[in-house]
Amino acid sequence: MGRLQTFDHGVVVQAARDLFWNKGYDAASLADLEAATGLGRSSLYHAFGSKRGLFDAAVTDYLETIIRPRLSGLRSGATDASALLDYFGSLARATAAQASDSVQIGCLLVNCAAGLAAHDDPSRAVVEGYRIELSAALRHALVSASVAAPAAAAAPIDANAVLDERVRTLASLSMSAMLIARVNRTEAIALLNTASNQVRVWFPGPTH
Amino acid sequence: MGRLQTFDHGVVVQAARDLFWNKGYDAASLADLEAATGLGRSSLYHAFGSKRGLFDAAVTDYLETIIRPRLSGLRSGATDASALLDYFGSLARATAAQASDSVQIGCLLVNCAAGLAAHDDPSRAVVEGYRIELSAALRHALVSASVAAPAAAAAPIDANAVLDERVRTLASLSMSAMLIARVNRTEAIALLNTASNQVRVWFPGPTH
DNA sequence: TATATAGTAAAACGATCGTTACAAAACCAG
DNA sequence: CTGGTTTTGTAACGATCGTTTTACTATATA
Repeated sequence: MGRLQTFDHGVVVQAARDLFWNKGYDAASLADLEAATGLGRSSLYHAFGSKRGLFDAAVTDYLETIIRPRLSGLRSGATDASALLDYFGSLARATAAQASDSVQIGCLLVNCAAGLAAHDDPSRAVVEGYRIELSAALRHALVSASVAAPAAAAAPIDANAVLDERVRTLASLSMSAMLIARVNRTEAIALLNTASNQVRVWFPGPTH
Repeated sequence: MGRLQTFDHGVVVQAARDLFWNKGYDAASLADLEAATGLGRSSLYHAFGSKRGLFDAAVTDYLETIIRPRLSGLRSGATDASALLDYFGSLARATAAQASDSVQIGCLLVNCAAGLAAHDDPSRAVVEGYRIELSAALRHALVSASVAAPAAAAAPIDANAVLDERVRTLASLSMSAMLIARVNRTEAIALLNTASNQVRVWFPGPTH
């Protein structure tokens, strides 16, 4: 054995994550990463191998720290529509609470992936994986809500097709809200509120 | 007077536009632009001043050549829901027709702006202007369709709020389809078809 | 304490970036 | 044909990029 690490691996990754989140992959230079993490190039390269390696660690941390906690409520939350309302409500509140100079605006994947996923297959796979995970979580919450409040009127002709449409609509509102969060924050919040309203239309009841 | 330009200004701008569309702003180097346009640095800088000047010209051309023609059908099209169905249908068909190696995948603004709009106010203004224009066009088409097919059942409690929600839903589906077009093209098409289906639900009738 | 191992610091690397300078070539007006 | 203006070709510029190298320091183990 030799000398021990003097820095906290997780803290460094999160500092880098916020920088990528804020500036994007290309615009975040190694000098910026040194300043943000407090580490020198040597330590960064020794610990992560490359700028891309650090970015990958940042993305992994983002998924585990930011995304999955948000989605967990959809998977294991209440069995009525409140899980969906909580999801969009907390997302809207988080977007509203961010200062305009916050480093965490929008979605790290949306901000960076649009640039990287164009010609980088690994990045594309990460973004697609996120989309699938989001859609699956929304779908789960939607079926839970449907079980709690069975079809309002006539039996749906093709319940599965309706479900697909609803999943896409909600996923679309989530993604586009993240996309324009850095351009027009109030509109991003309005999009998330639109999602909540749509849920209330689908599942009227005493929940709200 | 002196020597005349030997190249077609519009052709050069469109070649640059396709390159930016495909690779993004940062990743499109001047060497790439030389190759794509067939011009040397001298000519490019003489005609456009800088890389950014060429990009701005490309964005302007994109709005006038690609975006506005698409939106014009929403503003001056049929007075029923078919204008909306045409819009999403042609967008879906265009997305489906693109080869996976096409240089025109997704939306130039979505692909580039996510990177630039973060810390560049002019870019942010362009993106926000596009969003406003898209929303206005969708709103116009929605009110036209509503006039043609007056409220199906009971009078809407707040017709304006309903309209806002519908505009946001359709704009969201358009934008998110462009966002993930380079990640999963079939899902992008599915999002656009979801928009069409939603329109059909709102405006049932003999149009379809 | 000796030694091997691992973290840190500093500097320089080669490559690429957007931009500019300079001069030759091409053309219109007189 | 000539003067003046504009376009184009070539080359170099300075800056910045991510990466690598080299040397040095610190610490756990034996």
